[in-house]
Amino acid sequence: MLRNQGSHSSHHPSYEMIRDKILNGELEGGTKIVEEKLASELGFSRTPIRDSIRRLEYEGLIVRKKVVSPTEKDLRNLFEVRMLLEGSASKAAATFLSDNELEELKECVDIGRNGSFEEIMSANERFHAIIVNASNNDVMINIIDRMQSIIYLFRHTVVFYNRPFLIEEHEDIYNAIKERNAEKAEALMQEHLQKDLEFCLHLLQRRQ
Amino acid sequence: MLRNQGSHSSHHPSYEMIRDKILNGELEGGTKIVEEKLASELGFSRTPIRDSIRRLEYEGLIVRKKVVSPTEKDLRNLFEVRMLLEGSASKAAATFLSDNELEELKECVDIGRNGSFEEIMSANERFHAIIVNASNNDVMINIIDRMQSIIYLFRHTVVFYNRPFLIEEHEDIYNAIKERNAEKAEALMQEHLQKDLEFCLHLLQRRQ
DNA sequence: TTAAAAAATAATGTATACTTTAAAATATTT
DNA sequence: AAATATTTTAAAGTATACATTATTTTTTAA
Repeated sequence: MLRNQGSHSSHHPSYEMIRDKILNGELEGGTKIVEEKLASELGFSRTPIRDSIRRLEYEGLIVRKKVVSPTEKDLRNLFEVRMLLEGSASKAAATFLSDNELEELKECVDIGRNGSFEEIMSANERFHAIIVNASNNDVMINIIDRMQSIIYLFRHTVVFYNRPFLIEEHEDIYNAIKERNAEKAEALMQEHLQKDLEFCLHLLQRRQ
Repeated sequence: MLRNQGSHSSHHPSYEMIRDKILNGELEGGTKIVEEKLASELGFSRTPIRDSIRRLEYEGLIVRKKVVSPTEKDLRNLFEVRMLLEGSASKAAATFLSDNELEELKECVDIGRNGSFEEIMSANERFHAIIVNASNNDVMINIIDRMQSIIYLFRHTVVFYNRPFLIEEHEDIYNAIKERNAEKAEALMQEHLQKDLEFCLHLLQRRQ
């Protein structure tokens, strides 16, 4: 469950421990988060645990001392913002991405075809991260970064249930960027995210 | 120095005290932030002060234990994101805003013409807040909210130096929204923010 | 006199005891 | 038995002492 840590200020190990417990489902949505319980469980005092919980609250993974369980609305909202920001970043990627980065992007597409579950998960994350970084905009990178944990929850769904055409869409985006076609890259990224959203919405509904 | 507090989780009074010290210039950019010093100064223990500092770090007002002094790059990055998000919100505003909210928007424009400095400051904030809220997207609202403190620093500059055409631009945006012209509202908002950015950049350069 | 090492100081990180507030369980009244 | 009040318990907030790390100052050697 490797994840890039946020650009700013280092954090206590308990942060990742708690986050991963949430991301891998050990702590499911709705679970009450109790400082003392986590502290004794993880072997730290309450002080660093409090810090970690605060941080997870900022990321939206903990809401009112409970593990978040995102609603359909939350999902739509998140993707609306991603479409705007990652769409814009895709234009920047088409304009500025170096040959090396293009190569790396291509590798992510290929791993998506042949990799193991975990490999596909991180290749997909990397694919989007390369594009977002191309924006060269720390504010934007930061915002997307803070969304990563929640995005992870949904990416997991999309990969686990093997959403059709996911790799093909990544490849189309890659090609548009390679062709330096900024408008096309933006449009394809937005369509891609729209498909992701719809896929997640279907699964979310079926489950209720 | 009234400001809306973030939607989630209440906070300790020291948070606003420290934030306002930064926003009103009592603590200028580059000042070292020392927990114990603030604690004794404000009459609390270090624990809640630490929390407040963490929160301000999260907002970007404190960076590596120092009061932020945004660079030209920071300014451009911030406005790039605002243009995307507030542009999109302007479309939503043109589509969905009620008559009451339209009226309130109009009042903000009028205060911009006749109000005192503080009145103009909060009317301008309110003008943008109404539009952002029209997105009906909590994720977006939250992102903009976290940017508010930094935006405040620049809004202060823009109002203090009486940027030309600011009110006229607000009025144009208001009219586009009233006419339910979503595309025009988006374009005008983006132009408006671009002008704000350029004005701030000029002042930033003159000062160095 | 400068550079490096050592010591001293300051600041943050951590643990923990205590206080206040919120939640749950029990008792009391109708 | 249901609704309200009271007590009890649990959790978060707060203060503070101690530990660790970072920074600054002083000393020493080249």
